[in-house]
Amino acid sequence: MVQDKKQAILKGVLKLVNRVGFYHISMKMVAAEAGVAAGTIYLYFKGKEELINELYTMIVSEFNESVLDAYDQDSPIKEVYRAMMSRAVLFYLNNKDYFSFIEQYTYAPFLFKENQEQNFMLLLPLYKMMRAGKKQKMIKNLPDAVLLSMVHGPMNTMLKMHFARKTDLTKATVQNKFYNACWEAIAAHN
Amino acid sequence: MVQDKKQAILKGVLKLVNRVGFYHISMKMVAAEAGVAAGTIYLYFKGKEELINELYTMIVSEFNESVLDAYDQDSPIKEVYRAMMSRAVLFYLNNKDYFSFIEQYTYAPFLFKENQEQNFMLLLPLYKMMRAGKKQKMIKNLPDAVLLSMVHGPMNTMLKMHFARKTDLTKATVQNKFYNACWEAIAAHN
DNA sequence: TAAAAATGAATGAACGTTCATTTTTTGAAA
DNA sequence: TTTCAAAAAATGAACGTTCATTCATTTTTA
Repeated sequence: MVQDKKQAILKGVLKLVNRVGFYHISMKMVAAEAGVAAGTIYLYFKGKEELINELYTMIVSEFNESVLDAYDQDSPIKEVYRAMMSRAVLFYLNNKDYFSFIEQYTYAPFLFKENQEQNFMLLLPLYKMMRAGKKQKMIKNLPDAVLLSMVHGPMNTMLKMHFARKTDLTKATVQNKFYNACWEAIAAHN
Repeated sequence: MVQDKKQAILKGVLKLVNRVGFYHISMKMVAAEAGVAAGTIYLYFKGKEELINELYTMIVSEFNESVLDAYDQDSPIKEVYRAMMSRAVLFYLNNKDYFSFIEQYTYAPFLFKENQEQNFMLLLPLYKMMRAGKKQKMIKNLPDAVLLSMVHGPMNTMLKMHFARKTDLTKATVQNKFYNACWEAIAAHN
């Protein structure tokens, strides 16, 4: 019962991210969207900051669940790579509001207080895969940051362009072209 | 004389982007930073929205100047690519405040009114280079959006990590590894 | 001295948060 | 099962603060 209302409030924020944009969200709007009174929010969250931070934590754990369980120690690394990218892209395509929220949260005023370290937690699944690939000599022996940027960066930009309707991410393009192009950037060419 | 004050105000905003973050910038702060009174800003700009938008336009044109003049029709496309990437990365490394501003401007509330189209103007130099490369069969025949994301994305993520001190972008790494890795993502492998 | 530029206190709107009040839930007694 | 009072949950008007913007006044320029 208590959780129902808390979830309704969190979901309310998400809906508003798309409808009015991160920085126009007021507590009154959240209350209206969630079907509660303004004061009720403060029974479940200390304040706006905690509300936003909890939502972020929720999204991060959902994302990691979705992507990390594609990590099968025994599969060839290229397949792990493909599975992870696939899951990550699908996760955001199916949850535009998550993507928008994450993008904007990164630069939110709140962040500059304590959560700055959490900021790259979303990259941990990819990070793990990279290290395995380097050991197997399947992936270039480059600094982690370089490799990470080579798969996270394109995904991010693609999604941004897709959601801004600058391009259409068809399944075929993503699966047959995009993943391969990124792979060629990070793969060791022996 | 008039331009001095206008420039001082614009530069004031930029300084504040780094010091207090985009969303904590108030008109009073800008006035103090620029050494003028609050009301003075309104002699040069219609309001906060116009101020921010003019700053964006200023940065876009500076960026395009810096990067586009690396486009020499006669050079081999791989060299053009390298020169452009090099200029773009250098531009942002030397102007952290420009990078921060652009990143945050993209999702600013202002944007959702009219300037949304300008949003990918920064990518035009890269876009142009891609099309030439495709004609010469040096670059994969992929949709422009895919190619663009493959060079813009990594650069963006690298810079973000660099500025967040998650990695150190040494000149050597960038020049010897990063550019090549991105190139392999977009190059046609005949 | 007239015009132009600059000032900064005043204004009103918007926001996050609080808290006195109302509504709902609970569970023991009848 | 019904009753009812105490506890818990929910409400939303009110508060204090912050902010962008205005404009009567002052300062600078021509």
